[in-house]
Amino acid sequence: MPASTSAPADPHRHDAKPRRRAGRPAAAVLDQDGITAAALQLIGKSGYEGFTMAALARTLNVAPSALYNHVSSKRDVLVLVQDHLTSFVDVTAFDAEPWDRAVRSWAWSYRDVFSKHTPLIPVIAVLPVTDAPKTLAMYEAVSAGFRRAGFPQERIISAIVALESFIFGSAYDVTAPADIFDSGSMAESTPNFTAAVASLAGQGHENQADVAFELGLEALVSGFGALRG
Amino acid sequence: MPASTSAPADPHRHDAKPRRRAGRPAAAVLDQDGITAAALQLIGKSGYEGFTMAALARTLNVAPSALYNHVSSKRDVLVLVQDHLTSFVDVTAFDAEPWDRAVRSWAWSYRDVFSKHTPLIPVIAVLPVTDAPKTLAMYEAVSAGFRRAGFPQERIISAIVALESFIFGSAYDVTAPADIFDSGSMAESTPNFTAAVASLAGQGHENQADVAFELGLEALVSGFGALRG
DNA sequence: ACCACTAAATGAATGCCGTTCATTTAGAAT
DNA sequence: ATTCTAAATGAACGGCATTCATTTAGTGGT
Repeated sequence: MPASTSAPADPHRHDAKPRRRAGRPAAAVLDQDGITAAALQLIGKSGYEGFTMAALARTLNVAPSALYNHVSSKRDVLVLVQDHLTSFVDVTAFDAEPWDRAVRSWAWSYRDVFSKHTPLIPVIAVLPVTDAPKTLAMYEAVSAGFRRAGFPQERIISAIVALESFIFGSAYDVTAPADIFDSGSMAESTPNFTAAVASLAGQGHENQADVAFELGLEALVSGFGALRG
Repeated sequence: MPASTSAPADPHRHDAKPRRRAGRPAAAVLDQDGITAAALQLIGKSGYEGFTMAALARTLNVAPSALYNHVSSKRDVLVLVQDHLTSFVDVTAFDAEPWDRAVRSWAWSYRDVFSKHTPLIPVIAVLPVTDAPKTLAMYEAVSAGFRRAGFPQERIISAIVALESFIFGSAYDVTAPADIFDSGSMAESTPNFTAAVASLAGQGHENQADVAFELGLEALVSGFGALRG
């Protein structure tokens, strides 16, 4: 059976390294952690266009088919990368700061991590948490922060999902070209839009995506803050 | 030169059909509108996995290479489909209802259209409006609605972008499996998250994605409503 | 020391994909 | 009739993820 993405089922294990089973050869060149690290490095160097199973195998000095002893598909590799990246999302503020500041800190950090990895968003958005333990750990930290802030239990998940949706959508914005709203030759037929774009540009903000993110985030924080008991 | 996605540059043209130029044969089997319609139908029948240039050509009784006389890439076809779909987004409420109701109506409609077409989201999110005239028309209608509602010019685009980001992210949620938050064997180590999930499930809502969307949308509407002068 | 077992690596092959290109076809203009 | 040209063809290309029969090399049992 090929390796699966999900974490080991046994929750009582204490070792970081899995205990060697009988009959198992020791000199494995490859494992999921190594594949994940190599994949992340390759993506950093070549982007997602250059990220192929063949290229990944090459960086590991291995035949492409060898990867399939540890991973069941390319999508599986993306899941591993996604989960690893999620551990870079900063949730520490939920232990140290008031709820609204913690949410802001978490949301900015979350958006910044995945704005460099937007091809993963379609993967994350529909991925069962069981397949991504570090992602699950993030949810736990955030849920705990919401509960301590006095949120009603039944609203916590919905609020997190709504924030996450906003974060994912905003991650795409970061990658959009600066002139995405230039209406060009059609400006005459879209006076309201064109004027609004010009007016925003006149403000001279470096990063329009950041302005929109801040605006939306403040609305969500203040709207959700009112739910606390 | 292959056909480009952008609309004809001449703004003085009045005919719907382009005027026939000298030396141009008349019996074209294919054009961008026909390709768009066939693509939409094929996607509806086979999904985005089954949507290939070869399959598209087959439904049009044409060789795959013939498509490239009218379209420069598969991505180009996706752009045409995206723009066509955007004309199904309902913006009429901006002419008939108060701002907050209009935003709700537009946002739900926008999310519903693209929740069935999430593979287009990465395309839309970074697409210059010049390449998508119907999308530009939507922005014009929405911008006009915001202006009439008393929004300060410099905030209109940022507010729309924030709403759109939330809408795109939420479109993914609709497609997520129902048990995406089932923590399974890891429930013990994530008590806060697991309790929150159970509490939401206990509410017995049919569609968790709708609940989260409603919650986030209300927060954005009330947050942005406060900006009006 | 030998054997039996097995996880892991190999390399060739498969099928699908988007795209290119030289060539052909058939209306339109002169 | 001749010329021009957009559009269609069909064969090809390179790249891709993935499969599979086979080989390799540690390990535990005897």
